[in-house]
Amino acid sequence: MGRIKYDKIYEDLKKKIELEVYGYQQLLPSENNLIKEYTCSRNTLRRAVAQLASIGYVQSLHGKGVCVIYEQHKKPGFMLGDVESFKEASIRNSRENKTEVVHFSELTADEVLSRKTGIPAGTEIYYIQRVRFMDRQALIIDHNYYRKDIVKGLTLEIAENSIYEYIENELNEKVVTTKRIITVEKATEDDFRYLNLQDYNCVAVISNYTYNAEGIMFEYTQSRHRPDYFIFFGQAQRIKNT
Amino acid sequence: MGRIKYDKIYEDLKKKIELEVYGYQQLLPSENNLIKEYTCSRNTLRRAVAQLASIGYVQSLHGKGVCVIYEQHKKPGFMLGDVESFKEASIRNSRENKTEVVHFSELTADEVLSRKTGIPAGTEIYYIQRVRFMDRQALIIDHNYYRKDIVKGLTLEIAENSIYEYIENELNEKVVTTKRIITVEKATEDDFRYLNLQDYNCVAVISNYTYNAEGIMFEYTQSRHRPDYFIFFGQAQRIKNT
DNA sequence: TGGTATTTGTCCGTATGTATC
DNA sequence: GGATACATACGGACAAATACC
Repeated sequence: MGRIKYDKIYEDLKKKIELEVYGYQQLLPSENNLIKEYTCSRNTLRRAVAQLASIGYVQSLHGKGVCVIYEQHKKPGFMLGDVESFKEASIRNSRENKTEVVHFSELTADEVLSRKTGIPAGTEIYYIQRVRFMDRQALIIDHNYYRKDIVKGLTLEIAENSIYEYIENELNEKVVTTKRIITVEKATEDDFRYLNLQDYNCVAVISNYTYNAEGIMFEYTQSRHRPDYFIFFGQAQRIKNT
Repeated sequence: MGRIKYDKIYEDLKKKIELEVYGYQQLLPSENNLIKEYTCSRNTLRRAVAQLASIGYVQSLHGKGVCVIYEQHKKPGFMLGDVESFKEASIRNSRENKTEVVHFSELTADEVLSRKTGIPAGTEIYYIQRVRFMDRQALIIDHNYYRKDIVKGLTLEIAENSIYEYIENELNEKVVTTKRIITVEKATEDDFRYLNLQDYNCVAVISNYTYNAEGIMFEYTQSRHRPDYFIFFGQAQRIKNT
């Protein structure tokens, strides 16, 4: 991590903010001072700061300085705002995690599936259903659809571990962009069977469309979450001045 | 809109992608060609392209080009991924909209409220409850908490229209950053009373923390959405290389 | 009220590295 | 190897907002 200069600066500032070296609602040192500290150019520093702003850690105030708006006690428990696998998120939160594959098949996309997933009809795909456990609680059901021509040689063993790891390390495919849609849906029979929904009759649904470094969509995943454990973090800057 | 050079270029490219001048999975013209076309520097162009990538329109492929991954038919019906008011979103989707204020009071934040909203205890605040209609359907209940020392002189009439417009145009406060948390919660009595929930027993909840140009949080809003009309769009790039 | 220094915002030009074809 | 294309990094110039005297 952080082989690149602006990324090192970003990581360093981020850590210092989290450790409250730079506290909430205080200003960072001025650009000129930070440039001296990191011996870098203005652009490089500004890029690092822009990244901090994009994750909601700081906010630039023209003519004044850069203000810290990160609050320690509001730290996300289970954050999904990044492109991050279930395994990665579990590890980051140091929770015990397990994945159980409940369905594994190969099929050809028809018109109906194509409209739902965006994968062209006629494409050969893997269809996998997985239940995700954290601390022995069934929290998520994943429905994964992978293009067979890109994600070659998927097996049940791989699906039980981390498909992301397989894609990135074995196949050397780079996951670059994920588009995401969040909705709330009525719980299905499968949802009731696998998740302990208590008296909830809905689930939180995240639909993911994942693109590789060639710019083609090779995965569609629908993650159905137990509502009481679901939380999603977003962050936005206002740009328009209409 | 678009008084600034990189913003004009961004808007122009965005429009061309939406009009499919540059179609899905095609490459944009190379940086050098676009630089000539817009007579701008490399940095300026790259900044515009970076913005397009951040909204999921394009994806850069090192050594190859910039690939369009925007798909016309998947355009969001009711998108809330930006910092955007209900009124703005309604207009953008050209729907009839109405806001009904069902509660308006002034109070002082106590410990309980402070923990929930992040507003310091002891602060004077406006508390407003509003029901949002679109096409005559009650879709959202908003619980707004505004700091009285910053959002001065709020009235019921303003709340019925758009508080954002008032803040930005009348008070000249700039809304800069919004942090957002999405959860699913059991429906309350109020939810059942105001929204037509049918047999859903949950609502989608968006909690907003809004910061002004001074870097201080002046608004907390909890928006409780009817599940069948709720949709949220996100977008993420993978950065880490661990 | 006004002038000056500080700080961030925009924009440009150039050099070098790295991936693809 | 060579051409093309994107990525990183540096340095400088001017504008705009703010703070201070």
